Amino acid sequence: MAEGVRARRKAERPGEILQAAFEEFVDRGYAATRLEDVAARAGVTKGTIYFYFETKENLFVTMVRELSRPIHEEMEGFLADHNGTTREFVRAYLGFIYKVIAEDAHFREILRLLIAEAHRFPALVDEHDERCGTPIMEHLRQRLEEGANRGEIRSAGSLDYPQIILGPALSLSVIMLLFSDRKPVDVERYFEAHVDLVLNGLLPRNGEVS
Amino acid sequence: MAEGVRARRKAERPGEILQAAFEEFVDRGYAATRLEDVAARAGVTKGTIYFYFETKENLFVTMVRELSRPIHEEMEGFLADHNGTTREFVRAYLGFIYKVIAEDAHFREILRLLIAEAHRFPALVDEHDERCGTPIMEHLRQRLEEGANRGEIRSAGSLDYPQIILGPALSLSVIMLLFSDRKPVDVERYFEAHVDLVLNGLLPRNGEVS
DNA sequence: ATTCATTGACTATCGAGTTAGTCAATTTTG
DNA sequence: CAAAATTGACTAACTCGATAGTCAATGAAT
Repeated sequence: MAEGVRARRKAERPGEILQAAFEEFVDRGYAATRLEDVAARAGVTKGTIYFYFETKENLFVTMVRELSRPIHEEMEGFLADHNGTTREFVRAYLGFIYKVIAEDAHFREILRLLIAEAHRFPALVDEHDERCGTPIMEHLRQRLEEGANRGEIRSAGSLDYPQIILGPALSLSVIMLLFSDRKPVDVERYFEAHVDLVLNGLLPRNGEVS
Repeated sequence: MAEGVRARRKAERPGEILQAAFEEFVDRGYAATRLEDVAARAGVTKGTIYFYFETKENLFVTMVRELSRPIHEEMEGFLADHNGTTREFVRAYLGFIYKVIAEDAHFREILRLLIAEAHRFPALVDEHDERCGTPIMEHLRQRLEEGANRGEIRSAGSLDYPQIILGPALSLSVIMLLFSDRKPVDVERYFEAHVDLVLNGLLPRNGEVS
């Protein structure tokens, strides 16, 4: 029977260890993290980690993969759902992104780890990009292209680089990573300012009174 | 006499060690960097490092401080020099930023180290911000405010958050940090698309033919 | 002769990975 | 059903290579 105490423990342990590993890796970085501390945080001993994971590298890679999965799924879900004018779409999309950035420390911290360890784990960066980055960018690009074809937005050069449109949101992530809570940002205002810039630009619109 | 071989060596050693430290820290991150390797790269032995620097932490902090100084000075110099309409200023300023990002690996790699080690060295992040980040942002903000007062640009919310305007450039830095040369970007086109977005936005301009 | 930048051998510690052993949960047997 | 046998998640104590930091000795420059 798979209903025993053993089966349940075996099913839950890896996740518990992964969560503990996430917290330690985020605090200390890959190299400075001690597997003993991960074990202590998960309420086991170091040997148990090696029962479930081959090596420290393997633990790290698996952790990034598993903990970024829900974020990835949430994003794809949003893109699949949303309709409306391009203008509405851009606003809703950025709003969604800001919700993730501001509320989900996982997203930010995974980003930190990928940036910090990009040299040591290039394959992990690429894998993450192929699974999350590229498809989402491509999806956004397509939506914008359609909007341009319908004449709802200009066919600007930034349509080829969705990163440009999302850039200010990434900026906020980096600020939050650098300063934690030492430099609080009014995310709501920042978000509105971002949407306004992306839609209207800095130059005065015709007939607009500044 | 200050013209002896000793004096020259003593004057140059710290810089040589700092440069070697930069390269090793960038490749391996703070914790994984071995002082023996730094020494070897600088052409000395480990003891010599301890003759000039108290500890590994001290070496790291000094390195970030010293190697970010020229970037900082270059930026301040640019801001002090430049005049012209706000529109021209924005273009020139972004152009300058992109030159730094694209050509100066120091800038990007310092950013990587600050993000990676923000938890371990919060004071270093704050110091760096006070010396480089805040003044430059404030300077940019003022220029834009003046432009808005003169009616050259809209008084948009993003004027209060210059990070929003620079965000896409930071985006490019992060992309370059993550992918090194595995995902080359056409910086010239990216730059033009960025300037266009910031000035014109996505929505069609009155009387414009898409 | 003296100074002092530099060396390199040293210590002390740390931490990844290993392994023999434990004991509760399960399965088998009488 | 109860006792015995087996399993397997988990532990504790280990190895061993590595590395931050120290310091007495060196030898070139003055």
